[in-house]
Amino acid sequence: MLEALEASDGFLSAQQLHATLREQGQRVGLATVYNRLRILADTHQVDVLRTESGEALYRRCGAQGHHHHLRCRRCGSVQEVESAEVEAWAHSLAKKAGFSDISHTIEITGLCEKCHG
Amino acid sequence: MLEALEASDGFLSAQQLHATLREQGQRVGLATVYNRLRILADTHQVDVLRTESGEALYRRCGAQGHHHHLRCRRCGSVQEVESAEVEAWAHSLAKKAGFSDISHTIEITGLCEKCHG
DNA sequence: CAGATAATGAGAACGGTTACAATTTGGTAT
DNA sequence: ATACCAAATTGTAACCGTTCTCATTATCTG
Repeated sequence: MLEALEASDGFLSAQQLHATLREQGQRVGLATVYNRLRILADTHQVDVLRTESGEALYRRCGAQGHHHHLRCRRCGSVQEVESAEVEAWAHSLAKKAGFSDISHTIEITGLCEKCHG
Repeated sequence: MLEALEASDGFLSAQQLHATLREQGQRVGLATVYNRLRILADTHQVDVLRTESGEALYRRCGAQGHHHHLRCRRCGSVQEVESAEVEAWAHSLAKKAGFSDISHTIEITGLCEKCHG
């Protein structure tokens, strides 16, 4: 299952992943896909993000640590993104406001070169 | 309805808002709340974000332009946040990657001073 | 091989959201 | 006032992604 996620260059929904596995001939139930994805997400082996419509998308990321994504709204292709400055900014800002247990998410979206037009 | 949203200092779900309006004695249908919220969101009169569980939360923001939020995971209280540097970073990064029609979201979450402990 | 344990998966249930059709509301012309 | 029309509103049913249930199947262990 992780292989199928890695094979895809973008984020997949649980149902897309299920369909993909089925097409490959694997007899796997949708419930199992959801269960395993949840475990993988809980253990930070895959990244999760939410579509505008509320759907959950999953991806096996190359980068191990904390990072963010630049994603094409049309084709779904994804690049990983990092910036120590921005990390520091987010953290110090929250700290100044008295927050603890700080985390953050950053999503940059747009139309990639291929999809533009 | 906008008043009810403004009265709340944090984000409200559509259903919470509906309940609030009902408690105030207004006879309003859930469908209407959803409809009007959608219109308000489409016209950028309210901000929308998605819970981890996929639920949509709405807020009438003080700041008019583009901005982000620092939010307490426990009590839901929200502060508005801006940073020209981060805006520029996100935009130039996407542009360098060949992206157009660029947008981004940043959410910083944690436990606020009151809720910490 | 037997028995216990965990993983699996088809289908039901669930919760937030949207679509639909009927009703109400508000305005305008008669 | 009254009749008429268009837009807004509303309860309910449908929808869709996700989670739960629990019978079945696979995997360990001795």
